[in-house]
Amino acid sequence: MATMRDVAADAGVSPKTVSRVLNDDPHVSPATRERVERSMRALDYVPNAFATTFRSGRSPVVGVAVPDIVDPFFAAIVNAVEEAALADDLSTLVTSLGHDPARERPALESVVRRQLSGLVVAPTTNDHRYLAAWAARIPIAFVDRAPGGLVADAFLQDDRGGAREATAHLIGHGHTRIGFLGDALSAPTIAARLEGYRDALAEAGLPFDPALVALGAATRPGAADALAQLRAPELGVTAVFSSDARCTMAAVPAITAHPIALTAFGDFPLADSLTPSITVVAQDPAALGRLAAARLVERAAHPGRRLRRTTVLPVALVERDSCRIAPA
Amino acid sequence: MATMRDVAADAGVSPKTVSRVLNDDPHVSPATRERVERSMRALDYVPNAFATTFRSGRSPVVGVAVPDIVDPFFAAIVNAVEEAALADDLSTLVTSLGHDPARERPALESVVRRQLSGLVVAPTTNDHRYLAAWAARIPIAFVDRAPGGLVADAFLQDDRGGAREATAHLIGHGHTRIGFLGDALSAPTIAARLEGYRDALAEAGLPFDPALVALGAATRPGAADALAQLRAPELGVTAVFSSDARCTMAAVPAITAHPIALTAFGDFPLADSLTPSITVVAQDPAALGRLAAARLVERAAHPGRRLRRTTVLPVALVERDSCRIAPA
DNA sequence: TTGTAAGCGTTATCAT
DNA sequence: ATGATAACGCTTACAA
Repeated sequence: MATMRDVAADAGVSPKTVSRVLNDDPHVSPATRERVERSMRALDYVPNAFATTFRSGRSPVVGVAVPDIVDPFFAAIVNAVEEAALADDLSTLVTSLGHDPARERPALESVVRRQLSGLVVAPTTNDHRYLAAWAARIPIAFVDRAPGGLVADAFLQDDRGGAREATAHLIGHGHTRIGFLGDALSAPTIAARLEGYRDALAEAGLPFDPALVALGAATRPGAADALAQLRAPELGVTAVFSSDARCTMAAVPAITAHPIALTAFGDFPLADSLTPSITVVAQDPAALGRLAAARLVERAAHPGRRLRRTTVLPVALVERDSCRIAPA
Repeated sequence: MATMRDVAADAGVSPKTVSRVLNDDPHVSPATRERVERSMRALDYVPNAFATTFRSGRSPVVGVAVPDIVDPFFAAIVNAVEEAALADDLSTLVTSLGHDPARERPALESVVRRQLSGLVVAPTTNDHRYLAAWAARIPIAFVDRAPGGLVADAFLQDDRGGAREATAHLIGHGHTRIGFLGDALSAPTIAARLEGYRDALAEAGLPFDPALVALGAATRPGAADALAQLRAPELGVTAVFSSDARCTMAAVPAITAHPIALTAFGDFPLADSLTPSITVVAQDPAALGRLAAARLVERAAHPGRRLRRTTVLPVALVERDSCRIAPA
């Protein structure tokens, strides 16, 4: 592998001149430039990205960490980040955090150790103080969930408002006993959506009944159990608000087998083609990723600039059939 | 940011000793080790990954390039590669190639330039001679599709056999006029599946009718058009074999609206919950990714070793409802 | 067991 | 316009 020295020797110039040619420094005579370029071609010279990176102390790579890349919501975020990064000649280092909060810290620390140009993270924990030291050195943008104990850019969706709207929509269809389906309230997004659900009930003058909150629905068996629990006749539940696309997808077999009025937070592929098709509050994961990546680039370019740290994207109710199932 | 020198100074030893402690070199007295470790902690020392990487000339990163990370099939591959890489302390650099073959070469070259430890690629083109120079330096493993014009490890599925089986299954249900739904035959996987489809017809003594091959079905409108074309009464088509999960998903609205007997290559989320549920030939993308990543590691460890270059994984027919729709 | 010196390939600084 | 030199942080070879 030819190095800059080899090229310099071949062209009869100093390495620095080769470097200048490489970096389009105007202070090179056309003749010299020509000669150097010829040597580069002759020797099949490719600059060693490591050396450059090493010298500059930062690699042209943005990290993106999400709980689960197979989840279409997070895949869309990753995809958007990658596309945006590409436009700035940055590669994308992807890390799956898994759904176990304990894995987040080691995973992120090992990523951030690579001194990348920035990091987009959809976190699984609520405490990010351990990132403070890193956040001082590289831009970190949170998506989907806000950082905990750390001031950083965050791009979120209107969890509470969306949940309120989805729940109110069911109330508008005449339901008064509405179940809440979710995974775990430890996730701030889910907690916020529970608040929105309660908001809608309160606005309609309906009582909040903790017995109607069914959790652990992130897997098919879990969702089936949770739904079965909500269907207990003595609860009188006639409709369900699913707080999370992962839970909704897990609940699909149970829903299609025994339909019940449903609205759900988060759209997902084929939600419109199920029987019944699922009414959802649609988020925009691509926008989340795009904005976060753009912010990293902006922070890198203008370190001092003051920018609104938190951006909340609106969500949109997409009305399909599942909300129209009449109270039994 | 503290460097090795700082730690050395603080501990009153030479940088080399710090290096030894870091690398678990046994030739360090416990007392010295102890002192160095204390200094490392005190100074919050984190080794500079660049310097290490630079010195060793290879970064602990595997690249993985797929057409589209939002496609659950490729997401599963990426996920499997990442998991396998993690086990070997490797990070994962993800690149989406897009479905435009022209983008493959520049995208892969820019990835491979980063001198990573290996590359897993699900290619979009059929000619990979441009990778020959790189393949000589780092292990490259192809998944889903074989390399063209290049000898490299490949992990594939039984496209032809799977398509044969899916088509034969429809024939077994009494269909004799079976449409072939696909995107483009330029993809070797799809071409192989067309062969399998023809194999099944031939085995059953049925003629192959090119009019029953409907392409361009990778998008919803495209799939709807292709299906409409196949439904033309004069063709007498009573069943369809969809050659690709992306096309099948795109065709879902048209299928659920007007059911027709169907088997499809490639499982996808919720295929079992649609009405009708879709009978598929299931691939194992996670196995593809896992095997490919393992192969990279193995190649790195044993450069000379002779290994079977091509591995073809079996596929499995998952019988659901869509194949049972009777000929009209 | 520990240290010294040199160098990985590039670029910044300061000369010329 | 071009070059000499040093430096980035670490590791390898060789000493001590």
